[in-house]
Amino acid sequence: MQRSGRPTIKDVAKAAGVSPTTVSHALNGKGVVATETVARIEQVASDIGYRPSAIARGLQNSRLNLLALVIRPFHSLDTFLPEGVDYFLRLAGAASMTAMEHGYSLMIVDDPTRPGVPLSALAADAYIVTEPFEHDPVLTMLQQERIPFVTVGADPARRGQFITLDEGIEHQAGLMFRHLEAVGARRIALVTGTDRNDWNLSAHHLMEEWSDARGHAPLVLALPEAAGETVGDEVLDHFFSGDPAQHPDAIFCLTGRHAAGVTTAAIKRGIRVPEDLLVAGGSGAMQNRTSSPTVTTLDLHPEAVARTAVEAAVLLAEGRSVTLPASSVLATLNIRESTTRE
Amino acid sequence: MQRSGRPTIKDVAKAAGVSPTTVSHALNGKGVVATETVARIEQVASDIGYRPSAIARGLQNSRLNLLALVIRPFHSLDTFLPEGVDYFLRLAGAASMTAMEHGYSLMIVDDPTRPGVPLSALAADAYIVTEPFEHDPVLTMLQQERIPFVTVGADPARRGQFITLDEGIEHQAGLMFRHLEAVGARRIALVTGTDRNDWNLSAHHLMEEWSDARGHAPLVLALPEAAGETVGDEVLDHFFSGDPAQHPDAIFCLTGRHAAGVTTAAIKRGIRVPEDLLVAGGSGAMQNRTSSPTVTTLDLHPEAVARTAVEAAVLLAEGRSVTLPASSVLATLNIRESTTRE
DNA sequence: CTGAAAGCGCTTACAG
DNA sequence: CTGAAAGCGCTTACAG
Repeated sequence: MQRSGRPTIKDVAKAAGVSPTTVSHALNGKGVVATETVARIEQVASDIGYRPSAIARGLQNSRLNLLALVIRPFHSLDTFLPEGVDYFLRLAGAASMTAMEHGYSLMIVDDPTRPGVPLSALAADAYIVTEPFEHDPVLTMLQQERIPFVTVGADPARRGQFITLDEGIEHQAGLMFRHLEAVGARRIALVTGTDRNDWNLSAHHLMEEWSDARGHAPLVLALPEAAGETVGDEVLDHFFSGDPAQHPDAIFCLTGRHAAGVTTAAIKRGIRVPEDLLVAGGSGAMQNRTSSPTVTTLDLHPEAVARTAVEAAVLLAEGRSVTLPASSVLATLNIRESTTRE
Repeated sequence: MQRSGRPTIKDVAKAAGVSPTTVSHALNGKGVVATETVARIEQVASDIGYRPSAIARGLQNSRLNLLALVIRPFHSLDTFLPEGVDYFLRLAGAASMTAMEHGYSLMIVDDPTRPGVPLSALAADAYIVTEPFEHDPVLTMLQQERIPFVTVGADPARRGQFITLDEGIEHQAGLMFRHLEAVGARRIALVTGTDRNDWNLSAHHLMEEWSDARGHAPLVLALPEAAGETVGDEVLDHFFSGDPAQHPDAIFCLTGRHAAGVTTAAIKRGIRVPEDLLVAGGSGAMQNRTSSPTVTTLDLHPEAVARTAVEAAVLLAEGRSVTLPASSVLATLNIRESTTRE
């Protein structure tokens, strides 16, 4: 009923005095159609405002030219898009643009395994799932349904089983560890989030190796991502109680907002940053650029990640195979005041 | 070919020993089907992993349960999602969640009037267009194609012609003008963006009325949104040259990043904020919360705007009529250091 | 070079 | 209560 006024291919055929088949051929450049017939059909089509139905066309090959982006961490963040958490938003925006460039639209989909999700949420040609959890049910479902997908960050429990854009957390965190050591850190503490994703788990793992190699116990604390800046005191209480010989001289928080909170709390306690304590953040939050002192973070280049992931998803959607290089997008350091001593 | 393995309604019918019609009836609760037949069909369907095709279903009523969000200002911002510009991102995220709650997915679509856009970008059941430009071609096209849409902010040249969520810019800007006056401003200058949308144009208009009423010439400057913080010096040069009697004692920048730039530039020149000059921002950017001094901004409540807009779009998608109240979402003030004197 | 026919996976009158 | 038939708007062999 709805929009029933829209002209169909039949209307074009009638107006041009040809068959629907010929219209289809002409408009899609398939088959062989007389040049002037093509011209006439195109004229008529544009005159009556014909536009092919994406749905009808999609029914043929069950493809809609639609990609879906599933941002898993949204489920642990109390608000869908917490203020100042740039990473996922830059990712979503860039993904949407890249998709368009390739002739695809992009939907942002909440957890598609929830009962009662709209059918459309499962109608995408391919999915991009960022930071899946351990044994992520979304991946399991996608696999079962034979819907192609790319993962950004591995499912920690099923490493190597899916097509994954692995940002190389070892590289990323290692970059920061080395930087901290270079500016004088002897004992680095790590604050991760509590989501069981590759980012948190692998960084934790790397910290253990790092500490082992240096002959001391790893200093690690996991705190909810959603707590944001409020974790400052808890972090300091945790690391600065007990044996002073075990106190860290650098704290690396994977979550930018945690780093912001730690910096503020430290200063309030008279711990100078960076003189007494180095502080750094993982995925940078906006706060880290404007706080006083500004806080060193990693730049994970979400735009580049998005581009790579979307391009892989497009290939999958078109039934082609994809192999992603080990680390396609290398993180870089944004060195700021919180780790600059001189 | 693709995904050809997916079971169809025929497979269910065959396996359950009934006709496709009956399967359809049973699964959709239409018609009259024996209770036990329904049970059997449901069992079989879940056994073989049947899931109805959104596309095939969409072909019936040309509805996909898909909404599209068009964020117009993206075209004037140099990067798709400039850092710290929270407003549109919060809007997009909230819209996506609200859509899901109503059984819809949401795609983020770039300009759908560009040649060569994916067909899918035009396959949405209804559109939400935020901050349309004057004579916006997107609205013209949507109207021509008879695709239902809601506008967030009016098309300044076609006010009242479309279904619009009018946030009441008069109210919003007025709120800030009154606040500035209450804390001592005698002469308020306004910095708008250069996009010809309702937000910029109406605020300008309001400023003229406001100045008229007070018997002096309006101080207004329009600068590109995309310039961000870099506009600081230009703004100060502009307003603080010439007759000192005409210098403003408050500057209200509609764009939060402009306000951030003005604050920094003022302090660098030895103009104290807020003592000598009050500064405020329109749509708050993250920077304004963490800068020193922190900057007073409006909170436009994008989440609430998104909710209202999506709910209206859903009604339109379902062929129902909608009337939006004049101002559904009222802005509030976030008063911070830049306008706090005592 | 052009078109009749079948089919994509569903739904919806309608007949039994 | 159940199912055969037509149709949604297109595309794609295939025949002429």
